[in-house]
Amino acid sequence: MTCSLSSLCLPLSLNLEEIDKLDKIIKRRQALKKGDHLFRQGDNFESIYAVRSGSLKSYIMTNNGEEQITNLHLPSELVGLDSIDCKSYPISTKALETTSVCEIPYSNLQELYTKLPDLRSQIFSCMSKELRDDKQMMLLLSKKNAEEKVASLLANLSARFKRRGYSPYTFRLSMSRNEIGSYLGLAVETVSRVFTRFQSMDIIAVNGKEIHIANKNQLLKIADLNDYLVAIDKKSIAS
Amino acid sequence: MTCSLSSLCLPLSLNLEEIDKLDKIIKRRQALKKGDHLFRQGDNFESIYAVRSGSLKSYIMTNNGEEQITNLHLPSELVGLDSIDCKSYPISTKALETTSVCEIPYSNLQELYTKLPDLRSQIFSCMSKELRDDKQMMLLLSKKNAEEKVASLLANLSARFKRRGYSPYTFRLSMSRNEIGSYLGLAVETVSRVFTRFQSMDIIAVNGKEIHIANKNQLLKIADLNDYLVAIDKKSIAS
DNA sequence: AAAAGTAGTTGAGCTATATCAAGTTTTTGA
DNA sequence: TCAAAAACTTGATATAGCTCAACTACTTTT
Repeated sequence: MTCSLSSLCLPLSLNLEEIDKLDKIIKRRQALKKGDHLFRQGDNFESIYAVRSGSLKSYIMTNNGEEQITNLHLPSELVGLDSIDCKSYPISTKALETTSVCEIPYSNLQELYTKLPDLRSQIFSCMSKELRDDKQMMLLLSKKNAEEKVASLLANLSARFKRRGYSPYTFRLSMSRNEIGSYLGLAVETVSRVFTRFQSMDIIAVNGKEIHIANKNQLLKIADLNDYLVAIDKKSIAS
Repeated sequence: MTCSLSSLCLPLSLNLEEIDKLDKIIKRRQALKKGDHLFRQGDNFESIYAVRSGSLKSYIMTNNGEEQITNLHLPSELVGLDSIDCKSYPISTKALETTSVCEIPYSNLQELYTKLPDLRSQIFSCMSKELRDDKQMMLLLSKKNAEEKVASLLANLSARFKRRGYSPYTFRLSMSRNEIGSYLGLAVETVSRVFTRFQSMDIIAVNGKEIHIANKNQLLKIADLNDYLVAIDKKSIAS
């Protein structure tokens, strides 16, 4: 019944008693089906979540009904850190496929911060990392062209899959072309065209949502507009 | 010699003894001149900072030498929250004008978290807010056009000045047109043209870096692509 | 106070990507 | 398993904003 958060999402050095304290507050939620909301903008904020399996997108709706995806959440990642001082969630989060999550009621988590300083540090660390990722996303959105954006996304996904023990070369996109466009600030058609172009350049092989990275170096070269974060990705997916 | 952080940057309900504990770890840094770095990407991370007066920009450099501004820091705001689990700063931060800051050595701050849970919550809250601001920035960068971007920036600055007791209608931009472009993902020329257009529409009056907002409603209307954050701004600068 | 540099503005033309349109493939669900 | 809908692809065209260029107005230096 434990979520094994301690090893997967929050790699902590806790003793058994401490792990037990943490596990006690964690609830297992029923699996979400594709399209189900984990929460909607405006819902009362009570909990943060850790993704166990599947994937989620967080998004804001603009007045004219367009959706801006702000996060793609994969297993072991935390959802809702941007809400912890709000009465209600400022964004919506929905499942991209069948997805299971652990629910961590935030008031309970908060009570543990004093007793478990390592846990507290870990949450600080997750938030700080999300801030860094956001800055990279801003760079991507404002300075990269369509090819660089798509290459960056694929390199980033590859690194994240690798970190969790999956192949960095072959994986399945849980986002539609439309959602990729929304995430990267591109029209669907442009995403589609870049995929076609990358295929004809033998950089990737695409079959619907299945992606195979055929030429990692070339992909990284295209993605590589800035030194810092891509350097991390490079290490992560280096053969 | 105190930074009065307790009232300005971190509105806490601490008793005198607690305030004293916090003040003890805070160092006053010598004022930075325009263009001075507070820290550079790669410098050892030791401290976060609170802006006392003036303003700073945080930025990433791309491989081809372009700079992406990721934050504009005004007085009472914290700098460096995206670095707290890093050995070295992942970005650079430099003064846009003569600027004074308080230095808060992070290891000392961390030691206070257990004794002062309110302080800890306050830092969590600042990070969470920065995450929300980042998501709004992503929306701006990927969905807004040039006019909406500039209007959003002006509305946002207006709200931030108002919150600190300054006029929400007349203020001075500390960023150059070039920096505004870098921040908003626009070319300098486009920023300049939008300023000219807004002037001819009598929405603002511009004199170099001095801005006067002449038609707040119109400005908000143009900025207003999404409900959530602009709603906050609206309240803040509503006459 | 002149000179030299830097920042800002304005215009003209170009280009990357959006938009529109039409077709194809995949998914869904009755 | 077939029909309808949704997702994806490809082509043609439009356009917002970029780039290049020239000019003007500040700032800084000496």
